[in-house]
Amino acid sequence: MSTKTKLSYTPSIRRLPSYLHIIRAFQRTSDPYISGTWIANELNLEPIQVRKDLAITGIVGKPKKGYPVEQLISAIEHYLAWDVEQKAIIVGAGNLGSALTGYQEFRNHGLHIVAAFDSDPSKTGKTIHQVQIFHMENLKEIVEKMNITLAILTVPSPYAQSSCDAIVAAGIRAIWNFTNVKLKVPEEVLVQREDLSSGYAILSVMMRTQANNLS
Amino acid sequence: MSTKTKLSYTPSIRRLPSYLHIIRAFQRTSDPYISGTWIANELNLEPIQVRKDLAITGIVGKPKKGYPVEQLISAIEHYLAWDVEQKAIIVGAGNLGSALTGYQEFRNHGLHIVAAFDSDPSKTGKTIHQVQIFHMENLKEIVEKMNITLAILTVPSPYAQSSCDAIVAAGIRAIWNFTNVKLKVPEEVLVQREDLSSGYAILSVMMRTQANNLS
DNA sequence: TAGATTGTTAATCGATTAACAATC
DNA sequence: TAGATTGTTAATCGATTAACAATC
Repeated sequence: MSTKTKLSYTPSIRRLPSYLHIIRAFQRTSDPYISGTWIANELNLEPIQVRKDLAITGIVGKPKKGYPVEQLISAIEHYLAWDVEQKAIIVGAGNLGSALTGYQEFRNHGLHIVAAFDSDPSKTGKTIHQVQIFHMENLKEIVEKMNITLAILTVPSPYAQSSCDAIVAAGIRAIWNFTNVKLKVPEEVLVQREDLSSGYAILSVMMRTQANNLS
Repeated sequence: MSTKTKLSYTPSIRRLPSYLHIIRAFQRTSDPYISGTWIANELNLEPIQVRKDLAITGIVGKPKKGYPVEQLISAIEHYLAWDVEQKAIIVGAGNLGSALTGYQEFRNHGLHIVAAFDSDPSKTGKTIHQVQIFHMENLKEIVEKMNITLAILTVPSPYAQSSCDAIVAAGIRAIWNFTNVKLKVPEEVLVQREDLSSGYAILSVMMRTQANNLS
C-alpha cells in the first residue's frame, strides 16, 4: 500500500498553529473559556472557519461560552502530535540552520533539535545555540545512537540531493526541506518542502496588482 | 475602495516559482521547447495542472512540441513581476536575516536586499553578505533616500509589532513577515506572512498518520 | 429570560481533474 | 501520416461560507 495518500484538511492544519499561539496568549488572562468569534477577530478570519477548523481536533465547545481553554490547547496539541517530544537534527549548519536551531517557538511545538551536521570540518565541534555540530561523516552513527526520525535540511541547494541521500541512508523517515530542490526519495520517506520563493511570488503579485489599481 | 481584495489563483502562483526553476535548468539543454508533461513528471504533478497554471501567465504553447522555453520564462517572470528589480531591506540582522540576505536564489527573482537594520548598536556599520547594517534609528531616512518599498521582517517576535510600526512610519507599503506575530497595519499596507510553524504542523500530522498506518 | 455562541446541514465557491477536439 | 501535446469545456472534488436550530 502506498504511503503517499493525500493528507486531509491541510488548510485547516496550517491555521491551527496560529490558533494555538493566540489561545496560549489568551490563557494568561485566566478566563476559562475562549470563543471562536474572538479568535476569528484576532486573526481576521470568519468565525465559522475557526469553528470548522477547531472541530477537526475533536474539541467540543459550550454554546454562549466558547471552548474550554485548557482542553482546547490539549486538543490542538494532540491533533498536531505536538504533545510528544520530537527529536530532530539540522543538516547544514549555516545561517538558516542556525536561525532554526535558535527559534524558540519550536520548543512550544515539542520539537527539539539535538544535533547539527555540516560537511565543513572547521565547524565540527563548535555549537550553534548550544547544539553541537558534527561532521556529515558521523551522521548515520549519531542518528542511530540517538534514534532520530526527523531531519531539517538547510544546506545550499547544490548539496541538497546528496545530503538527502545521506539522511535517507542513515534511516531517517521524514525530512523538512528548506532548499529549493525537489528531492528524490524512496516512497516511504516523507518530505515537507518549505518554499520561500512561493511566498515571495504571492507578495510580488499582490504588489503589482495594488500598483495597477492605484494608477 | 478597499485594497484588500482577494488574490486569484494563489495556489497556481505558489507553484510558478518551481516551474521557473525547472525550466531554467532545462534551458541549458538548448532545446527550444519544453512540454507541460515533462515539467509535471519532474515535479510529481498532473500535466493538466501544469498547463492550467502556465495559462495564467498568457503563454501559448504549440501542440506536440510544448512551450517555447525563452518566451515561457519571460511570461512567468513578467506575471510574477520578477522582471523588474525590487529593492528590499532586512529588518532584524540576526541569523534569519543574514540567511535571507545571503540566499542567492532571490537574485534570480529580481529581489535585491540593499540594506539591513538592527536595534543592536554593536551591529551598526558591520555587514552581512556585503550588505551594510544600519541602526533602526536611521530607518526612515535611508528608506526615503533609497526609495524602498519592501521590508523583510526577521526580528524576534517580541519586537515584531514595534518594528512593523517603524517600517510603516518610514513609508513602506509591503512587508514580508517572518515572525509568528499577526501584524497590525493600516489597510493599504500589504503583509505576507511566512509561517514556519504551519509547515511543521503539516509534517507532524503526516508523521503521526504514517505511524498509525504502519501499526 | 435574552442573546451570544456552538455544531450541523446545506449552499456556494474555487481549485483540480477529466475528456476531447484541434494541431504541429 | 500518426501521435504527442495543447487549450477549452465540463465534471468532480474539497474548502469556505451561509443558515439556523440547539443551548448555556
